[in-house]
Amino acid sequence: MDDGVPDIMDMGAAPKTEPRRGAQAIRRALAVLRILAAGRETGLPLAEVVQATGLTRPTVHRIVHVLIEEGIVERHEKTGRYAIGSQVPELALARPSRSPLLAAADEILKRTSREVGDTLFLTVRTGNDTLCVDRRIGSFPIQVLSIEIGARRPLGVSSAGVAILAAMPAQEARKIVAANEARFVSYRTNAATVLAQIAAARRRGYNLREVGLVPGTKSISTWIKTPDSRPAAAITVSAVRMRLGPRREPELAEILLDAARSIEQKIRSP
Amino acid sequence: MDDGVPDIMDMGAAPKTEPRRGAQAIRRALAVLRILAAGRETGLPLAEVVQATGLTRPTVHRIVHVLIEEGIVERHEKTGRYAIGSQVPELALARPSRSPLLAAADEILKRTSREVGDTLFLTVRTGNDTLCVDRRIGSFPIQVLSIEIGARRPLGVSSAGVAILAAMPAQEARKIVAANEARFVSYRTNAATVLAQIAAARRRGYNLREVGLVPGTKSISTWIKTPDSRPAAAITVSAVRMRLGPRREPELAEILLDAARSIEQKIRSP
DNA sequence: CCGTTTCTGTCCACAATATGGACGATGGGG
DNA sequence: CCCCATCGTCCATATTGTGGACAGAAACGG
Repeated sequence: MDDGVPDIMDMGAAPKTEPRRGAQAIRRALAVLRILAAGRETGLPLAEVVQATGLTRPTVHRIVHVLIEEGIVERHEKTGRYAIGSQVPELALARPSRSPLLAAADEILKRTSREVGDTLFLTVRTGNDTLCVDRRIGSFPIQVLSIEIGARRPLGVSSAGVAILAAMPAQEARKIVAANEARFVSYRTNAATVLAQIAAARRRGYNLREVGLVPGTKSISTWIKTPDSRPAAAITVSAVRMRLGPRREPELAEILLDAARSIEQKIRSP
Repeated sequence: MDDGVPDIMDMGAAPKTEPRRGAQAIRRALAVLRILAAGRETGLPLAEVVQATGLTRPTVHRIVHVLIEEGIVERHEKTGRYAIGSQVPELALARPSRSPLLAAADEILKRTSREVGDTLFLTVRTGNDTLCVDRRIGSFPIQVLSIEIGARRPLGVSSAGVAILAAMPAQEARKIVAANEARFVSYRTNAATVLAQIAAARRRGYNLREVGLVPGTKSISTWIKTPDSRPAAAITVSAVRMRLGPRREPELAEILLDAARSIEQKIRSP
């Protein structure tokens, strides 16, 4: 009845069986929560949630305030911004601490980090978002620390997001990009640009971003697939431009591709 | 407009302003989630969720399956039990890692643990539940490890839960006990018993449990209050019966009371 | 100081949505 | 094979959520 995905690694809502309908209110509440999660500790103003979810303001308002009463969302006294509440980590305690992916990646990331000397990021897909779940700082004295663990952005915005999209069937990727279109505006990009980047990454075998969030930086991302060959994560290296010249770029890409393959391996045989 | 609680420490839904109504579906979904959280990794069968929430089976079924589609709940392939899904910890990453309470308690727990030699638990209140958030193993060779971090039970069931209830206004405690009544049956207790224990703890100044979850063990719990003097947590020591004889019991209680006071202090002045 | 803009919060008539009683399916045990 | 326990589904009903329109509050700026 249900889909029978092996599901060794976890990922967002399985996009296989979607047809069940109803429960609109609950779905909307979750959509709001996921948007709020992108706001981290500082949170987001109501209007931004409205814009990102595409819901009407009264609806978002009602949802957010119910969630506050339930302790799932908090409102910052001063700023009036809404953010994920303290009860969410409490619910999360019900699960074992480290996911299989994180466990598998730990050793390999450490090794790779020593090898490259620049900052590495491990980013997973969760629903239509990317989520940074691990970061390793390298030995080179200039490090790009733009992203923190927990950072959450729409798939397609970050280098890792493009890589993950490039690794999935074109049609599925297009669907996700379309779904995220409303949220792209806050990140000063749009669907067409993202689709072009995806195509380029697919051709190249990895994603190369010439201009990172911080000007003067570049990054490379490779994707990691689950045993059923669905992309679930990406490894990214970020460095100042001078560290990613035409000679070093393909070298680094090769190292990241190796690391990705090793992690894929390790997930198959625990 | 909103309640103006200082809220240095976090706790469950603030029981001050409850009147807002509506959003039944969302509230019910959250109730289901909280029950599922008590099931930890192994999860719970549907029937148990029905029993604990007091909702009808079709309703719980629908809610649970929507949450599965959304990745918030998982269903274990073999057992068919429902459990908190992988997306919950992902949402939790949006928050800073350690709560003020945990930070304040860390040092003091370490010291106290060395002093007593038996297992210590730090348990918070979250809504109508208790949640074990820290555990320190002592040096004595026999340790009671009945409870793990993340364990979640209705307020009133555990020693810590009784302590927390004893520290709040009698009327509020009664209300919570009543709300949890349906869930007590699974833990082989009932409202009358719990209320008696609360009264005894209130008289004594701390809670003493003669028979713990594991036969042959005893435990003592003291409560921790927030600056606005609402109970938010409890410290518990659990030990085999011989370690908690009539001489040592009051000594230990005094040590725990000290520790609780120290933590309260530290929260006030960070 | 007082328009003006941009937020957030509230109301309420309407209908889409969630609800739960009843029935059906599944599967393990005796 | 039948029984009992558990899970899943249907569908008529009215309860619940919805969003357009309005109102208040705070930031802006001339």
